[in-house]
Amino acid sequence: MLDERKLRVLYAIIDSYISSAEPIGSRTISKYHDLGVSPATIRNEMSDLEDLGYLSKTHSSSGRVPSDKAYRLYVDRMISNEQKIDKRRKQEIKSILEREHKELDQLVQNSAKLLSQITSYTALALSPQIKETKIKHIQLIPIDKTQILLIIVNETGLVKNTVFKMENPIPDDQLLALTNMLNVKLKNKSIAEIEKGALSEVFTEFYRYKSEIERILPAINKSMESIETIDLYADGITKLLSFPEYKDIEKVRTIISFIEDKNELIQLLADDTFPQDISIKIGNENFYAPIKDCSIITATYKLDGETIGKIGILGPTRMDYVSLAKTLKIFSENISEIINNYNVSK
Amino acid sequence: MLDERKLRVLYAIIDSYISSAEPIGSRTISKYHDLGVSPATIRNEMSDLEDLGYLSKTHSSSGRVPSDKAYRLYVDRMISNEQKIDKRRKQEIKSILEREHKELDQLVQNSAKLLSQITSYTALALSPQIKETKIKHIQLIPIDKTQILLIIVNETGLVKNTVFKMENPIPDDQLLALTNMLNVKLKNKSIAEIEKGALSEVFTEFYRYKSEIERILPAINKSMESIETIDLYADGITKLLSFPEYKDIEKVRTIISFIEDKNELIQLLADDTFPQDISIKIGNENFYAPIKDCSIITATYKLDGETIGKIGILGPTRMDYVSLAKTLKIFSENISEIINNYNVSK
DNA sequence: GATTAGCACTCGATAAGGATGAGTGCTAAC
DNA sequence: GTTAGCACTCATCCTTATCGAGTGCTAATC
Repeated sequence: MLDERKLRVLYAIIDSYISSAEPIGSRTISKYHDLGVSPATIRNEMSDLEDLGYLSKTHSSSGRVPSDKAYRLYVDRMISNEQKIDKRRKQEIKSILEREHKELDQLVQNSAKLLSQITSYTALALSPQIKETKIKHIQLIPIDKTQILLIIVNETGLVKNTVFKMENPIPDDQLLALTNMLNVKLKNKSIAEIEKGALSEVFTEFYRYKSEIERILPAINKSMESIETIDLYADGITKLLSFPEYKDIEKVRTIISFIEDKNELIQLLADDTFPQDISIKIGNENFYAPIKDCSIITATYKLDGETIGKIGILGPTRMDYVSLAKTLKIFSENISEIINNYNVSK
Repeated sequence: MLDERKLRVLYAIIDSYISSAEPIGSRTISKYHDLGVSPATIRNEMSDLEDLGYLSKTHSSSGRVPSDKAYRLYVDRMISNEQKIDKRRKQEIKSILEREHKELDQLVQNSAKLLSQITSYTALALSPQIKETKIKHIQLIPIDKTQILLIIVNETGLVKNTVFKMENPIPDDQLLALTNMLNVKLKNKSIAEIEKGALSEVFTEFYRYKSEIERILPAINKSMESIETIDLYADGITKLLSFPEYKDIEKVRTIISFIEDKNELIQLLADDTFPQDISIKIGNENFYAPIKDCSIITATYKLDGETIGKIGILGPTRMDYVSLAKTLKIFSENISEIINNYNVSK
């Protein structure tokens, strides 16, 4: 169905289109890609490729533009070829990221910023999901008579805190005892485990504090919930305004609104649980209408081999998937390494 | 120089232009604003107003457009008139803000979001500057051998934390003693006070911990610094894309880039230390080139009468200053009240 | 002396026509 | 199967014409 020459023509068109953003004609291909055949032959091939759904025209006598299907084919071929990462480049980026690294959230945000600067695309990042990471330290601190501060430090060095109110005050010494107990029993457990019942199970052992526990438990549970919230960072949104495909202000407004609204995009990124490290969603493969002519490349970052977040790039379907995927891979590896390295110090 | 009728004509033009975004002609004014004179007379007045710098034309036979100077005049008059705030509306907004309020940072972010939704303008907010607020609780928590978590809770209920590393470990009991000492000595002091020397002064009293203190002091100081960082929240950036004055994609790109870069805008908002609660910067009054045809209205929010942050609106100079200033006032008062109310529970 | 009706004039916006050229599909020759 | 040649298509650009909202000026009016 797709013989060697058709493939070469298709790839040539994709290459040219990625850099020019203009529909590609048969003469352009024969001129700049040495296929050894005349434009007329290429025209025939292009016509076939159009029938197969890999190309389309913007009007009856225009050049051809690659379809989502074409990018999909291209990407699948390219990605399967083992990609070599430029180690020096990786190290450069790593040292920049390490320089400003204070805590995990910051690291992820800075990564998105740098990624956008380097690629000139809009960068996205999901905040780390610490639900599955282990708790390193937990503490209850009385702020005033009715308010208690819950602090959870996890193995990544991430610190999360929530304040909750108690109807009736709990004496300081009891709070201290509770803190100690929590530390003993919950250290090295994950929030996910705790939610599955570890918390109440643990607490049943402590009859002495029964009444306090019963009052504090729902508050802690609620705090845990708020800790789980996934956030989205988007950096370099203005980069979208530079692409010729988004010169229509209405179109770009829809896309940026979609990013600003966050929730659906978080869904999209979080749900997409591909086994691969790099996931590429092209045009229509994206569920939500506003980004049906965008592509999103995402990579995961991991802690102890467990995916805890994502970093990605959003732009028009006409993008240099290969080079962007490489860059993204560098970022994802670097983030993971920095987290895990930090983690070693425990 | 500006007699009553000229003023009425000018105001009429500003009113019409704010709602239509089109240059205003003399006939439009005579039709919709009953000035009791013919279009010809209005034309004469308009010509005078143009000579005085309050109006300009987009081309030689176009209608008139108000200048920055005109808006300035208009705003000064309007703002000086005592503005009544719709108490029911204020209460409505307040209850929405209170519903989701957990901590100060969140409150400010949510306010910006709601403000943008209500006004259909881009909302800006400076994160609370807690430098001047009083510390309610301070605590050092050992995370592992080399890392210590510093937690500061201030009177607004805001919790800030930073992790810092120590070359050599400090035993847990000494850390506890230090924490107690810090609490005794620093409670109800502000970070600003501490930076002015309170910290070292306090520590000289404790000879026993001299060596620990000398090691930990710079780390704490550094943490304090990082706590001071002012952040900017921008919400509803896409609203800018809906204004006819920003239909040129290059222009709007410049503006959004400026917002995204944050730093200069933070400068602009933070530096502007007007005594009034509401500050209005019109067009050229803004120092930075990218926003020289934008206006920014800001209001402060306060804790115990001290300004600790700002919330504002950014849009084209053609904006309904009066109504927006009113809305903004509602928000600033609500935020202040919620903070201070929260604070009462201490 | 201020106001206004009348009118010539300006200029952006819109539409229509024509030329240009990049590109195609098809046919017939190689 | 490949390709040269050619008619055809259609977006883009340029020119020209028309339209109308709006102005400034002048002369008549109050």
